[in-house]
Amino acid sequence: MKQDRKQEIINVAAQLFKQKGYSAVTMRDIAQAMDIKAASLYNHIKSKQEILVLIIIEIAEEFTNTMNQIVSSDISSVQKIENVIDLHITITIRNPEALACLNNDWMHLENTDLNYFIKMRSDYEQNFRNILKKGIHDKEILNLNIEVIIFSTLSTLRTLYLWYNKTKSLNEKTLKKDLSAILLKGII
Amino acid sequence: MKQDRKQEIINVAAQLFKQKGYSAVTMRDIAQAMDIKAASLYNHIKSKQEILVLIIIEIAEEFTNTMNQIVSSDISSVQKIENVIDLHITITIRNPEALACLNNDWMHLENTDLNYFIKMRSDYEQNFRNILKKGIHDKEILNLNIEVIIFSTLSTLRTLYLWYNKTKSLNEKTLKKDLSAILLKGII
DNA sequence: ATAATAAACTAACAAGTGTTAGTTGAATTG
DNA sequence: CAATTCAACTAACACTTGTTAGTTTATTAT
Repeated sequence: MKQDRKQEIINVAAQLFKQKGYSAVTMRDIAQAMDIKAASLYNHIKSKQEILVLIIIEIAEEFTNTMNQIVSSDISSVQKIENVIDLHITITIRNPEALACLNNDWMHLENTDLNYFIKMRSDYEQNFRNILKKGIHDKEILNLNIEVIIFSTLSTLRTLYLWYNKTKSLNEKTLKKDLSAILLKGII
Repeated sequence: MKQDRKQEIINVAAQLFKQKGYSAVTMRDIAQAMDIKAASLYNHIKSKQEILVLIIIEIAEEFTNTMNQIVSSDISSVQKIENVIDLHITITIRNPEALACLNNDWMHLENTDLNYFIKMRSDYEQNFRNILKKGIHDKEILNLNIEVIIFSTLSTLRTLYLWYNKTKSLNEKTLKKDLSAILLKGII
């Protein structure tokens, strides 16, 4: 099936992009990893750029959609934050390569794809900010500088792909519990 | 002075590397940003690779040296962690471009430089791990999964360069206080 | 069996890459 | 003033880049 081969290209590319970054990976690198010639890739994909778009945008939309569900759900602010933590862990474990790519190579998207991504990312952060604001207002969350909270929490969640292999001894459920505990209640 | 011009190249390059990554920045890009031709850069530097080495290794050594001082100082484990947080914030504020480069482009170092960097990084993490171990043993720190603590704390500190501009309203002292509080005591 | 399609191939392209050689004018030093 | 050094330049190199064109081979559908 044509679609299978295309997905295979995307998976191989994502793995290479994770290792060296989009710009340092050549079409010949991707081809070699699949034991074919670079030109053959073009039977399945339109361009190198298309590979990047397919890796990043799908994941970004999944974050966006799930965040929208969380925001509009009828639960406490702390529970919403726990759901956001869940979301990052789940997606990262399922596809760490795509996460690496999204984090490191989004700036190599072009034109409308780049704008679309940036819009999704800033909306995502705004939604998280609003959750925290309500949580602080309702005294569920400590009244600390809100940007520092967003920054410290999201950087941990966004770079989980770097660490997931090292903490693999933990299963997904334990990681969610322990990471939630640390992010919410600290370490002392 | 020759050294000034060399440093200027390094600074301009670091800024471009931060934006697009080492591989996506060409010698012509760097030259253009300085209003000279690419060939002229070679009056001052040996190669593109040398620029990368100079940006990364100096900062890495500063982290290594200061961490060694912290480890061997006669203070509590929590105070040591606070000093590590201080270290990251201080260096990031002084040179966010180099920090971005160190975080994103270290894998493009070559041969002995790459090995040297990897060694310093793993020693650094081991030192941090040992601080936490003693802290847990002395009941200063909660007995949580140690790898998750290392991961969540270091990812926040290492990606501070991404956020520093947005939290610029905060001065350095306040950032240190608030970030320490969040990392140590959580947000609820 | 024949025709059509899928997916690989070879060969080549135009543009861009890091880098070197040799040159030139300005600034500095004796 | 003469000699030297500095730091820019032009021109070019060998190689790599993403991509296209045209072809071949194996599989699938009629």
